Amino acid sequence: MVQVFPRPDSQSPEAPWLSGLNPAQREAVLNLEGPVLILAGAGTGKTRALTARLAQILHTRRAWPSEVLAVTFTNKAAREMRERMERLLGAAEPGGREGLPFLGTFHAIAARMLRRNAGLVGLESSFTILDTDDQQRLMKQVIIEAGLEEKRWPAKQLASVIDRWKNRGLRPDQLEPAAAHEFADGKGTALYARYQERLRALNAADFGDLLLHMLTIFEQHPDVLADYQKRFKYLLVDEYQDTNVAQYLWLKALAGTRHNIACVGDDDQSIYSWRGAEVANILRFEHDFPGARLIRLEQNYRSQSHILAAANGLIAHNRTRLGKTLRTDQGEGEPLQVIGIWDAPEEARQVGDRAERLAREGASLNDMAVLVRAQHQTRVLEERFIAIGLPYKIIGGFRFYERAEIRDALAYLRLIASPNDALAFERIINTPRRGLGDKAMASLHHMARLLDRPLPEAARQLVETDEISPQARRGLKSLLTSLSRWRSEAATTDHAELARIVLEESGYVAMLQADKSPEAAGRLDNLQELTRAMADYPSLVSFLEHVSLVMDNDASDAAEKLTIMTLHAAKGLEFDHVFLPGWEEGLFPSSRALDEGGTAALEEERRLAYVGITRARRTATIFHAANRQVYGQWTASIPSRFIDELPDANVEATNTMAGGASLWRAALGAHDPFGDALATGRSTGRGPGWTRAATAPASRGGPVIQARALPGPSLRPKIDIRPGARVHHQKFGGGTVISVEDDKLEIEFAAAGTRRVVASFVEVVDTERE
DNA sequence: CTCCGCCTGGTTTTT
DNA sequence: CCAGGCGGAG
Repeated sequence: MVQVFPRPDSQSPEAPWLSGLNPAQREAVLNLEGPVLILAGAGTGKTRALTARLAQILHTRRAWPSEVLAVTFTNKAAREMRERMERLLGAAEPGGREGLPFLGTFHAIAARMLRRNAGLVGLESSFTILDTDDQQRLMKQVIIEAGLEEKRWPAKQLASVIDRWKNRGLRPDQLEPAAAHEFADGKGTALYARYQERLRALNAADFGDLLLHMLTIFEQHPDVLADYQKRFKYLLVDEYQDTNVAQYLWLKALAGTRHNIACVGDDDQSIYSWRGAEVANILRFEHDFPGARLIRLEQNYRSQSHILAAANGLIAHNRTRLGKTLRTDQGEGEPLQVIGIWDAPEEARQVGDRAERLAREGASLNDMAVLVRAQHQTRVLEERFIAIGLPYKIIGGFRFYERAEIRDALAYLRLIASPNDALAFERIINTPRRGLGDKAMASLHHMARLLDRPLPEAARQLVETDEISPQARRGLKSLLTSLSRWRSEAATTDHAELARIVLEESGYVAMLQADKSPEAAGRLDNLQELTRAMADYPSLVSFLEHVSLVMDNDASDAAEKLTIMTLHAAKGLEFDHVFLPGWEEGLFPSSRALDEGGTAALEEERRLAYVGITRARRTATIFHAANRQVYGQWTASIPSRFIDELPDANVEATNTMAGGASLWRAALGAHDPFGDALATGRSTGRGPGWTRAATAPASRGGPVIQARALPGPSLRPKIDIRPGARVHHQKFGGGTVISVEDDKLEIEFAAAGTRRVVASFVEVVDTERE
């Protein structure tokens, strides 16, 4: 049955997916039988190797696409791999493709499997997948039900404890007795068990359950497992260093005895141990899959050699690593810049200046990124970029479907699709306000318990009684009639249109329109975006199925923008120019991480630094401020130890502080990272006049407006805004223009007061928004 | 029931 | 410093 393809024909050109692969990549692609662990350093073409491996499997007719299981960690990675596979398969099989492999995230694939086998763990196949918010609300109920004080034992904490257990593949009955003490003086296990009971009663599963239930099923129903093992002849796993124990066990079960499993990962880029990832899975691999072939991809195609050498030198300080050294042939490039500055506003100014300079020299803002350790660092940067009119986008923070208004809208839709979704019902029962407070809710819960029926059904009963106040009764009644009306309309109405109707008729839109806060307009926009996104799905049910698992907010925007994001979010991405602010002890490495995790945590922070540097193709610029505000307090800070750990030969340090330099040096003592570098490093050509001016904390006294002109229409769109115009700003909300000076506007914002902003950041509002 | 002011606590984030 | 949660007043 196994036919070797292409035929041994010396005349035929090499298969397209093999050409250009280096020997290590080739090895990763051609060794198809048996377990393979591919240690792929940053920028070494691992996705390429993985997709080529798939092409090789298919082309040698070892398996049909549907017999290959390809697993990734994030939706982004899944999307990327799907695109590349489509391209590759399209090229490889010009006559037509036999479908794509089973490709998706661990959770998406597990969810699909669980829907098919839900009955085996006491769920219906229509079970709802809870998001973290639903999860915590349910846990809060469980905590209160157990007679515990929610304040002393917060649901959030229980959520993280249970999550940790689930990540390790542990059901309540599998926990060690001592584990119970991880929460509420020994009640942990019981609360976990109770939470699972409640989930089952609600016909719901949380993210952890998707995998855990499958493990249970594999364990208790060998026939089900055998079916999957038979079906999936080859397994491909990406970002293997991020897998947790549950995911590992799931993979191991699926790999069966055939052991045709290929995992790609990089222990040096393992930065998610705090949410259950176990680098030990890499070590365990060789143990559990005897004879596993280990392949190292060390040829880097991304960064120039100064950058790579600096990263190599830094990561060499980690003791627990498998060890590999990346090589590059991309030329020497520029040494890393290490810039010492006075404070965070100055840091933001420098980043802005440098980005503008690069843009003037012809670089695209899309090829630049500012990578921060913590989300709060973005604020100062953002303020500065607004002030100088530098287009930017912030990635991360709240994801689209995590926003309150989106979850509210989804709750309405969920209730239409499944009338007894108790958590959805609870979420929107009084949003917008319908006069249903604690008292009405208490009666409702009481009724539900009495009838032993789901909350929405209890509500339908309760509304016929006088148990609740007339006001509450009226509110509840109108909600229930609306819901049943929408449900009957659902049969005949397009689901996106239905969503619009629901948001309108529920009063939700009116509620936001009445809201004067600066965010309200954005919320309305988000709802619009939601209804727009619904059109991409064939039905309401399929939309709801996808939304909890695969919806992210990759706001695709054609305009050129500088990216601001956390180091975590940057993994897997690359940019020509990378700015790395905030390399100071306490912030990076984070003192909080160090307090909790000791050496292991320090090494993870160092890996994070490694990830940061290796994102850069051409330049990496590190900043460290002498002073930083921590919770509103000005605190002196010293440069990060990671700066010391960078090899001197690949670093050029600059201290921009003139007046305060000697003081600064004295304060640093032995820690001074510039000592040598300042003497040997090239001068940046900036005079003391510049440094002095730059040292003033300008952003305090009001925005600094740079008089310098910027090039290119991409940065400076033409404007036609006059005083009196009504405008909307993404951050400050609605306002009226007071004065115009070039492209700088002074605007009186309804919510944010008077601010000076750049015209390209506002939209003229022609229709009244309120 | 809702709104407002006080107090507390505060990495990283995917599914 | 700033956001979100809680308790008291209307």
